[in-house]
Amino acid sequence: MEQGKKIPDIVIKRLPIYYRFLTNLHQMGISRVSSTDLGKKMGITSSQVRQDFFNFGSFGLQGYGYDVDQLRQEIGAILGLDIPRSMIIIGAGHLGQALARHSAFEKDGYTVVGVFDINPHLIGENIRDVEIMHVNRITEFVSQNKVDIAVITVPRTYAKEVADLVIGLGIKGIWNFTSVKLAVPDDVAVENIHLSDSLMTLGYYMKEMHETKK
Amino acid sequence: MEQGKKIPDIVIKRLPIYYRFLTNLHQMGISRVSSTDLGKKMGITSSQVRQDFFNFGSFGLQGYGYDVDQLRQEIGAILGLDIPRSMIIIGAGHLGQALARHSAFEKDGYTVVGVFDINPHLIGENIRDVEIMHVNRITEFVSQNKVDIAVITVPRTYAKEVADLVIGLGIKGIWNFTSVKLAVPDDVAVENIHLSDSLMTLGYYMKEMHETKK
DNA sequence: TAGATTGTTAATCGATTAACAATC
DNA sequence: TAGATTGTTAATCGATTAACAATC
Repeated sequence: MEQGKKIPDIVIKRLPIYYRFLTNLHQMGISRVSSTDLGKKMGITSSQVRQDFFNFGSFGLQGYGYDVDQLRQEIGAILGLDIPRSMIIIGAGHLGQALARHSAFEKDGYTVVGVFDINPHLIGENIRDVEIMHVNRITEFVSQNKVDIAVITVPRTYAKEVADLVIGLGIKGIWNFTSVKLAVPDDVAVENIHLSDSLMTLGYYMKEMHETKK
Repeated sequence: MEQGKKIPDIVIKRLPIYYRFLTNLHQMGISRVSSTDLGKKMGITSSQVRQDFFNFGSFGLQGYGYDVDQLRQEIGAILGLDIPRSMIIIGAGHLGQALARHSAFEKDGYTVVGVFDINPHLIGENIRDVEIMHVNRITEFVSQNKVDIAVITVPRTYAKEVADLVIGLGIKGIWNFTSVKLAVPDDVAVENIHLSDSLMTLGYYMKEMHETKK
């Protein structure tokens, strides 16, 4: 165990992947796995698997490997999946609505508790149990409800404004779907989903493959 | 210029970010930028900016910096944005529909030309100009239309099946929104959007900040 | 010309891989 | 016990940063 040292971002990014593969194994009824097997499934070396876990402690048994369910729970705990998180979605456009309807996040402890927009046609509509409210009610809502995460799915021109608003209300987590780089204080975490970036990367590799092909 | 050498994935991932920031500068009417300024905006060092570009050639002018518009176009060309790409979306659930309606991809040259599902309630409906068709018409559609990219937004249980289908039809690019790791031949490019992974990462950093705070 | 900033090589830093003693 | 596989240190590899000559 190496406590105190800052764990590299790249290791953190792999934790959900481990969690995902362990969940699969668990669902397949497999109860035991070695770093070699897990690495093979994930396309990384067994060394990397063990080195990654080593950052957090020791979860295995020499000569045996890892108990799938136990390891899964350990990683879940590191990720904080045991802490329930409530989210508000700001921007009830197509993407915002799709996320609000995407029930899969709930099994990891993330629940949508509010959806906000400025479009009068949308306000009052319901998405699953949640009513779409006007953005000018966010302050009131956050003061009356526990809100951990703000999901920002507004057009890019409003992104900064919305981020500043929710930061001002004390929200410490932002899931940013706009292409804007948000400047946030040290105690606010931001995760970005840059759809266009991902698509452009795909385009690059397609072009590359085509050119490499003789 | 370093031709022949394989350019690191991490550099490729930064190209769309450069492109995005250069587009911003361009829209703000700024015509010239130095590696220092661009790096500061993006939160990286000027060395990294120059080193990244060095992989592809030389786009600047000593003592001056870079012409924003020219550099933007160069990077766009490296990314292949000048090549129009057509996409089909498989899985017209909330996420699939949201992506089909997300017109922003078009300005980068990516157009949705077909949407497929198996739900009879959806088939025949229109999303922008595109009709939702039954999945069993994909083969026919792909034989009659140029399709570059398959966007997979089906439930995870169908992911492999759909991927194999489109690969069999000769599609060389997959934009995968399922949490399944797809096994594809060498000449097929895959880009993943793992929403849950991103959310879990956010959760980790929120927890981390909370604990670090004294 | 003098000042600025690139392109490019070299140095440093950090992440991945290898190796192996510990031990189940 | 013998075999397997971890935890952990050391070696290697690759990416980032620093430095500076070239040159606009």
